[in-house]
Amino acid sequence: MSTQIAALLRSAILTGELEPGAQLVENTLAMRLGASRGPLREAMRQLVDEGLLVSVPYTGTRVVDISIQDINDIYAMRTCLEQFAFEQIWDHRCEAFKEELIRRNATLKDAIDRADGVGTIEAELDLHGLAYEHAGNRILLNSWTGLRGHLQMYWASHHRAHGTTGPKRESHDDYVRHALGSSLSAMKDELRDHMLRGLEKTKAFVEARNKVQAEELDP
Amino acid sequence: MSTQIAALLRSAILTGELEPGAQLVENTLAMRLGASRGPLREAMRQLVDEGLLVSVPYTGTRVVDISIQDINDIYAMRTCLEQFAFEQIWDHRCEAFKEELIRRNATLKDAIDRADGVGTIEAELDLHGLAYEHAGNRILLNSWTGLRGHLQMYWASHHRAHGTTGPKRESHDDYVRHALGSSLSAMKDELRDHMLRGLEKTKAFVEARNKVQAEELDP
DNA sequence: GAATCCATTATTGTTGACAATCTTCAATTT
DNA sequence: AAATTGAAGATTGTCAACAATAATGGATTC
Repeated sequence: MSTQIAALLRSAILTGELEPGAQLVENTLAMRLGASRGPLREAMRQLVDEGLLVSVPYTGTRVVDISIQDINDIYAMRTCLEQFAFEQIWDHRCEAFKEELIRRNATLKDAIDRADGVGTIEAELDLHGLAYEHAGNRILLNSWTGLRGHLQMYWASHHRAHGTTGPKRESHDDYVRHALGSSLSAMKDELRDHMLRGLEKTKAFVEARNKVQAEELDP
Repeated sequence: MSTQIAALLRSAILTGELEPGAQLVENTLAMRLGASRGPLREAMRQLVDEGLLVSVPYTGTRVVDISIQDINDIYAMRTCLEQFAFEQIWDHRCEAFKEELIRRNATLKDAIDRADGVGTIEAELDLHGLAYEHAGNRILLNSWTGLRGHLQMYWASHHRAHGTTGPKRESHDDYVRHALGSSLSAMKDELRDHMLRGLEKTKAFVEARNKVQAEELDP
């Protein structure tokens, strides 16, 4: 049961339904979800460990706020880990991997064409996730899951605020081309550049967002 | 309170007091610790998330068992992350960093000289931890904390089984020398070799351990 | 008028009892 | 003798009431 609640809350946070900074009150939530506080607490504790919620004792639990520092850290880690993932799989890229990579890029383009904001975010993360999945390293995959959660939250918040300004249709063509190519170092360069572009876009949004929030507090 | 319990249990697991595979019963533990089951459950849940315990529903919670697969994964990640950490700090290595690195190596040697098994393990992990701490990346530091926990558990188990066969006194002199040197790529090479040696030793122990356990079950 | 103190309220932390589930072991049947 | 079924025991999952704590707002004092 706590697993189900955790999944529900996680989804609500990641899709932006629960915005960063929103407070979660145990009693209210438990009533609304038709469960008791015990399982709910366990679910919330799990999300705290995942870094999606922050809890201050005897005071309250909130959806984490976005910080520029975290974004820098996350993108630096992403670059490192995804390069590592490709190192691990490079000589074991089978046909199934290549087909799946192309398939996921097609899914991404499809979501963009349908102007499906949430779907686009998931598709982009799924595309990047393939390398991690194929590396067959559980610890690595866990780390990616954590990073993925934060990215999904940031992007969903971005999407909510700015409407449908997602990635371009051809944004990942180079990524896929290099991932299927023969030069690992070229792929690593592409990854570095790709992440740098993503970092700049995400940072610009968050800076704007924080500015707006500051003005709301001090008009 | 759950935080204190978690710390207590974590320490017991990491020092080998609770051996891999040992079962933790909520009622018994809660009685013994003088707390109720609620906080204890929360603490155990946290350790499950840290990967130190495994829980199967309605059946029980045990200290994780050591697997060769995990060791391979962990050492591969360690190499990747510690190289990344040194990349991040390389151009910002201040005097304080250098002094602290030397100090921690001295602490390690001291623990070895005193034949302090648990202390040696902690000192070695602290030495490696310095790079992560100075990188100033929270996500990276969290990842290291997770890896560190597992390593500490494996090594403690090793120490318990084989007595005082820890690392050699000069085992980390090359590490420190390169970390203070001027060539990042030389440091990364040293890291790779260092980890490879550690991996082989840890793997050899675990293989022997699993073999013994198998014989106990099927004599 | 500003600052401080106290009571109120909202929220989380803790507890013990009860329910649901799995495992084990013995009795029974084939 | 082997397999199956059933019940008993052990263990975790869930719940609702109670305790501890921190934030809030108004009254009081300087």
